[in-house]
Amino acid sequence: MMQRLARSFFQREPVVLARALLGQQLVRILDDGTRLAGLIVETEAYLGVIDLAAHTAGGRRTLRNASMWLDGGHAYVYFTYGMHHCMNIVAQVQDEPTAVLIRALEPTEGLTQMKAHRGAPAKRDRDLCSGPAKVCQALAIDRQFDGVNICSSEKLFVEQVRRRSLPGEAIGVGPRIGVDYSGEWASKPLRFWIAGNEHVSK
DNA sequence: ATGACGATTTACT
DNA sequence: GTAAATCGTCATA
Repeated sequence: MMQRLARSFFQREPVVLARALLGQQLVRILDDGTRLAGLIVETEAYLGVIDLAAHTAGGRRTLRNASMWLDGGHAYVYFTYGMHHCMNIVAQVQDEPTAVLIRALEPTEGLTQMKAHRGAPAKRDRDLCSGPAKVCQALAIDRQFDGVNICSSEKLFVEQVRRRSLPGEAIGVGPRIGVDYSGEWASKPLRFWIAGNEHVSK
């Protein structure tokens, strides 16, 4: 039986957490008991009040981003572009609003159900979870999960696949996607992926 | 009360 | 490569 990651795993600096999450398994249990899971293969770190690309830039604290201010190990799920959800895992501690965006998974369990959730555009397995909104659609994650404690939730959590973070040479690093509005923060190397993995977003 | 804008995806030229 | 889809949220007034 695979072990769930505990609070202390998440209470680290966002860059460290973004790297440590690579290769671990995100699990979603549907109400009918169906188990959906995938290995985390791509992440982005958001550094909090100083990070102009983060929703908490400048200390912004609103109804929408409130859960980013929770303790490490909570989910921050937001709705954007009028149609998409994206999921983050909060890092560090309460009132330190940093987080890691889950950008892509390599599906491992429940692929049939994921395909049903994703619909016609998901022609191949690599179309299922190769982008932050695709992950949420495939795993049926919406604002209902915003603020959920993933250290105790029965429906959404992370399982430990490996005890140590991947070695640096196995991790690709580059600028974050879709944050061109954030000036110099747009080019900082805060996106991480498993080098060579086919399920990373394009 | 109003308007501008997305931590995206998809389809189309 | 470009553009449409689509609406909750927040800043401004």
